[in-house]
Amino acid sequence: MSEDAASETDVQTSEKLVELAKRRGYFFQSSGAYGGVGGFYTFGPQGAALKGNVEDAWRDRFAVAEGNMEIDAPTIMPEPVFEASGHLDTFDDMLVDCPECGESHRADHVVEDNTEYEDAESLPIPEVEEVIAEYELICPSCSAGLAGQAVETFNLMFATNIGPGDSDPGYMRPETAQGIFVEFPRLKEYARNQLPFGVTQIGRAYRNEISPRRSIIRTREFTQAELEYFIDPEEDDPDLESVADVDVTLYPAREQNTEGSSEIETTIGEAVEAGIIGDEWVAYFLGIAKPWYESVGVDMDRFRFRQHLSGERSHYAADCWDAEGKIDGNWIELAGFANRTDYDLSKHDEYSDDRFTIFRQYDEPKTVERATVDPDMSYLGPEFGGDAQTVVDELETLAERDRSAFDGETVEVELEGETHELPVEKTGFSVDEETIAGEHITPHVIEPSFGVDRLVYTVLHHAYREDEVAGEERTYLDLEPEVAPTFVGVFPLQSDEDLEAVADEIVADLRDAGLSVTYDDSGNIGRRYRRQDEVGTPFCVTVDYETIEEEETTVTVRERDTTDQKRLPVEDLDETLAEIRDGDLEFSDI
RNA sequence: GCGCCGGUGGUCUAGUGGUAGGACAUGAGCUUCCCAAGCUCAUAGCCCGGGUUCAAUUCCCGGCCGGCGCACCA
Repeated sequence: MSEDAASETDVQTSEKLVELAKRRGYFFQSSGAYGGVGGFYTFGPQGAALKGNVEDAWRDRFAVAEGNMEIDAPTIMPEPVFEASGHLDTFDDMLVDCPECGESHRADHVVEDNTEYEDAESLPIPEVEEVIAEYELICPSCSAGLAGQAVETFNLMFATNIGPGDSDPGYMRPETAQGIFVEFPRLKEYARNQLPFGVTQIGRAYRNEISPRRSIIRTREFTQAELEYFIDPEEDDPDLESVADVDVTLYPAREQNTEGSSEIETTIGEAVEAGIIGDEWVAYFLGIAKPWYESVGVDMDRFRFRQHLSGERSHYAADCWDAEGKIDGNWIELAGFANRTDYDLSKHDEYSDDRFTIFRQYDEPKTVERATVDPDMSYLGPEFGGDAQTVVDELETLAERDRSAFDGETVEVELEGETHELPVEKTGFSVDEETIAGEHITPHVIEPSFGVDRLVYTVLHHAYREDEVAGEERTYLDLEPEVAPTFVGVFPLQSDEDLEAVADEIVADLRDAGLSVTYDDSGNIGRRYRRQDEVGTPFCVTVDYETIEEEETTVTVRERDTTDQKRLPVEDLDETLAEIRDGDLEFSDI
């Protein structure tokens, strides 16, 4: 797929952002004192606050506002869970290195592409090595022979042992989703066995990436916010009307495969109508995700939904769309919206001891006639000896298949090629009416899965601004008040006990009002404004001599983006600021 | 995992076979000071290991970490 070339300014933005993130405490590489580890990042004070606010915003929208329930499952689960989920097999790559050019190739792909083997992935390693030698397979890059090269497996899951010894292997979950699926039998009870219902989880997931890249965007430990929405595929429909008018930028598979085609601007309603989004449930969640992304500060000019190409779909997904954000001219995945159908629940149903189904009651109980047998064993036993049970099985099958066989005085039963006749009265044959209230079905799962770290990065990147104030260059983060780590900075204009005393009081008042406040009395006032600009604090309050000299106690409130200032009474400062934060009041309207 | 490039205070960076200089930031103080002001002082650095050498931050090898490309991203 062709991508826009990364523009120079964007690259610079990215570099500056990473530098700012380190310097100001948004995020930085972990364990730096020990040389650092690849793919692990620590969110500093600002970053942790921002991330927490983003998670809260997600929780409000996808758990609370949708009436879904949130859980918090362990990050380590035993091996059988991942046998069932398929991660043990499909997360396992076979790699073979070329002795000449050093290229690393998927051994299973090399085998499948050049032999009649179709599912090389399922072959044991020694056998794959044998096949490579036997067919004298060559390196796809430089054509050097690969025979004799070791095939190594690499599973992207972090392995560990549960308890002492290594008899009980476990893995760090590679997606939070499994923690939800595994607990389905209990979760459905909490949902009172009623579909549809949704379960969310915000938590860490782990993938031992071969090559972590691009700072926080591809790490080995990351945070996901996932919703597993369980539906009855035949009965449940989403409230599409509520999102029909949401404008979206879509990049369907067809456009991706067509030279010269690009994204299309449409609405959720029209896209469903036109069959562009095939799954209405996926469409619904795209419809609520878009405005949510906008609300936390993703630039909608650098945002789109892209449909997965058939080849890149997961082993479970029927149709899949990604939310993507543009960074440095490249699109990165922010979320995946997949209809996982009944894949996960069926697998866990099959592999575990529990039932991963829901009882669907019919509108009207169905009455069916059922032919059954209840053979007289005191007759069959002596008559057939050790074959008696086989005869019973045959009778049961026959009753279901062809009840007319029991119409006469006797019934014929096939036993090891021989036909036996026995009296119908000894079979206990009867046709009864049975009432069936419903059936057990395996729900389908719609999964919106959000990457939190990548979103935080995107929000920061899209918020990065440079401008000029009074002839001086300025860097600031145009963060939404809802997610900004700090909402207001409070300063005494200069070092002065009287000013500091008033400022201290204001800090206490604002914190009482539930606002996130920082206090700073160090250095020139302009420098303090710039410090707050750089971490994206929307407002600053300054206590000056007018505050303590005039009759009415007032302070200046300064807005980050415009640097405009207004003089406001201290008395209702907390209420005014809270209104602004909650979006009920505009600074410019005060 | 492979290839190329790189790693110097908190951040950015100069430089060197004889252990380092700047800028910004940070802290203390002075200047009645609303947009990175000035002055004084202070804190703080050559990624790790091995080799060559009298001497290595510098040269060589290996590792770790980062950026980019390939592969990978269920």
